Parts: sequence; structure tokens; C-alpha cells
Amino acid sequence: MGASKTHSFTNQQNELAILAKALGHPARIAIIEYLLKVDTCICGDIVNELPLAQPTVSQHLKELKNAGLIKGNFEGVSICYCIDELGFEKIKSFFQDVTLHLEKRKNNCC
Amino acid sequence: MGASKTHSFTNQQNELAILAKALGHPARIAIIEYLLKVDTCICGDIVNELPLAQPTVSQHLKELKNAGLIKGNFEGVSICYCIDELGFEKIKSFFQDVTLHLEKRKNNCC
DNA sequence: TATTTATATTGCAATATTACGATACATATT
DNA sequence: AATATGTATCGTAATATTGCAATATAAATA
Repeated sequence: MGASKTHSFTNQQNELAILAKALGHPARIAIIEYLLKVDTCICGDIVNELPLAQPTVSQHLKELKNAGLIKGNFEGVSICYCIDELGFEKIKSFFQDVTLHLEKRKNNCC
Repeated sequence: MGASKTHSFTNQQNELAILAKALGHPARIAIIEYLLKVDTCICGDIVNELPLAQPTVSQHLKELKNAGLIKGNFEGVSICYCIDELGFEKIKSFFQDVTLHLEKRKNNCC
């Protein structure tokens, strides 16, 4: 085989995995960090900020977009990319859940 | 090529990507969720909780361990796995950073 | 209309991931 | 020592990801 057994897991588990996977590459972390840094959406120069060829960057942007972590809109000359807050909300709530569980956990192990 | 250009990114970016990637599979999300649910570490039956063969589960556990998201210790008969809080702290602080940036961002886009 | 500029798509090679059967290992029990 | 139980490793097939050159597309400008 080789393909993920997606159907064997819940929608929520798959959705979280997709979001996490999208962040599972340093270039995509770098893109997100850059979008946060410039603090706006007019950003027609993402390619120049990364040590990768233009088609590769385009592909990473596409994956982030598919996962729901960024949005892209036409903005005059170039395309304007920005953080999609909805996607980040979903992951964040997972980690908040994790934290909650960890805090009230008894200290009975490790 | 095909290999990730890891060396072109910062240590922090690579580390975050490794953590996110480890969570980028529904089986591994399921494992984390199960560990949180049982709320303890005596868990010699993770295999039975997942719709995957034992070697596959073992492999997923190894990846979570390598990424620093779970810890495994010998505990009598079976091996005791549990959440590694340190790994989760690292991701959490990234998302806190994201949130902070988003909150104070001007509404000048999208 | 021709040119420029920014981004997307295609095609392909190198590599990584996913899954599992077979098998090895390690510990406890008989 | 032999057996049982839980876990890890090996080997391998199927599939996915990564990266880029070449090329296509789309919008603004000359």
C-alpha cells in the first residue's frame, strides 16, 4: 500500500492532520512567519524572501491555501496573500484542548 | 531533486516544521487524543485503539517520539507512553505568537 | 499590439511516507 | 527452559512530497 487510511479516522482527526501537515515544512513555516511580520496583505514579493525557486514557492503557497491557512486575492498588479484566521483558530483550539487536559492530569506517570 | 532544503531555513523553522509534520497524520492525532483521554501513562493497548496493524502503529509512535511529542518508558510488562509536554509547549508558543500578531494587526486587507 | 512583470501549471527525477507481513526481541509467567 | 505477550525492526510495495526547468497565463504598461 502506501496511501493514508484516511477513511478510518474521524473528520476532525483528518482535518487537524491536514492543517498540521501543511505546517510541516520549514518553507511553509517561513511563509507564515513572513506574512505575520509584514502585518498586511500586500505581499507580491514572497518569492524573493525564500531560498527556493518560484515554482516551488508557488506550490507551497497552494498547499497552505488548500489547507485553509492562507487566503489569496487579486490585488491590482500582484496577488495578495494573507493569513486565514479560520484555519489557525482550528489548530489553536486543538492545542488549547491539549493544554487543558495536561493541566488537570494527575501526576501519575513518567 | 526531492529532498527538503532543510539547511536553507533556521533551526527554529525546522524544529517547528518537524513538530507540525509529526502531527500531520490522522493516526498520530488519534494517538495523541487517546493519550489525553486516558489521562495517564499506563497504556499498553494503543494498538487495539487504532485501525492499523501493529507495525504501523509502532512506526507512528516512533515518529511522535522522535519529534518530541511523546515519551516512552518501560513500565513492567508493557511500555508506557505519554505526552511529552515540552514538545507541545514549543508548538503552543508558536501559535500564541501567531495569535498575538493577528490581534494587533490592522484591518488593511482581505 | 508588443512587452514586461508576477504567478500558475506541467512534467519529471529524487526522495520520503505509509502500510503491513514476516520476523526478531525483551520481559514475565508457567 | 519453554511459552506467552507486547513491542520493535526489516523488507518491500504503493503512494506522496519536494524541487525545479520549461512553459503557460494573466494583468498592467509602453
